[in-house]
Amino acid sequence: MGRSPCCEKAHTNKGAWTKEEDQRLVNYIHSHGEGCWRSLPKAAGLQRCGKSCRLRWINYLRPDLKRGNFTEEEDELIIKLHSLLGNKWSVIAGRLPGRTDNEIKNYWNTHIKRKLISRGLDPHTHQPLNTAATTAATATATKNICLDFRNTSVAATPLSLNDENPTNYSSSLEEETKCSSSTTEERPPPLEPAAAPVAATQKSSGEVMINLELSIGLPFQAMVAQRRPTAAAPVAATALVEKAVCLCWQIGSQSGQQFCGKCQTTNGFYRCC
DNA sequence: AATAAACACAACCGCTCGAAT
DNA sequence: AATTCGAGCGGTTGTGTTTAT
Repeated sequence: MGRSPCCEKAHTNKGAWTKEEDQRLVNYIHSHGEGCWRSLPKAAGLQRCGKSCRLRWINYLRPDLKRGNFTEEEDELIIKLHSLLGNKWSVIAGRLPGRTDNEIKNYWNTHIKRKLISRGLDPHTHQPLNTAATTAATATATKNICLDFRNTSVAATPLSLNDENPTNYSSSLEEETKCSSSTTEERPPPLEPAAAPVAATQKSSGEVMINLELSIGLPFQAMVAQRRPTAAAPVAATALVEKAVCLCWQIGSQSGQQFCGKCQTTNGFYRCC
């Protein structure tokens, strides 16, 4: 029993969008907001797949998109974020107002990869090219086990390109993403970026500790939405969390404790300290 | 001027995840 | 608990444009 297709392929257009199709989509979303993408094409009079409509809107028609070339500052931010997050394009895009995941992904593949290679860096590991292979092999051989929930916590702190020092982005991210626990006795060294994804704990006895602590934060876009309601996200829906809520859960040796009891507040939200 | 190669990017595809039933 | 559905994500492909020969 398979899943039904997302749309009737026989009656849908493919390929480049026409101006008329764009206009229909924009008009529909302006008057109805972003809703059910599956039913949108029919309602808007478009012979397109809902997924296609969503992509077109998000990547091209959205009014808050920043068109034009990436700045040097954006380049460096993308590189820094990629070194910490890997190919999490949507998370990276969340840190770059007006840029889409697709745009950043394409830009990465066509420009930044080459830029890093020309700097003698491996675009995947961000390590010097001649040592990348060795480092990867070493990392594979380690006993450490990492259950890395960084994506959930990373989104908690909005970054602004207006910040004066781009390096703050990484230090802020590192601060937000490092696994924290009273059982954690070791941390990876700060910014050897390729090693950053490893955040496990190994006691001196050789015993491997698995940190199952989970820290949850609201995504950056959601926080932006609080300040800037849009047609797509009406005010009622964006008046998200007025009250600070502890989103920190711990599992394991401190079981039975729902809150870590050590939360600190950041930007109105509690986070695991 | 014609053609091939390289590049850039929009769009598609397949998959996963969470919510609803 | 199992199934279905809608949304979103990341990888890949297709196509138009630019550059080199």
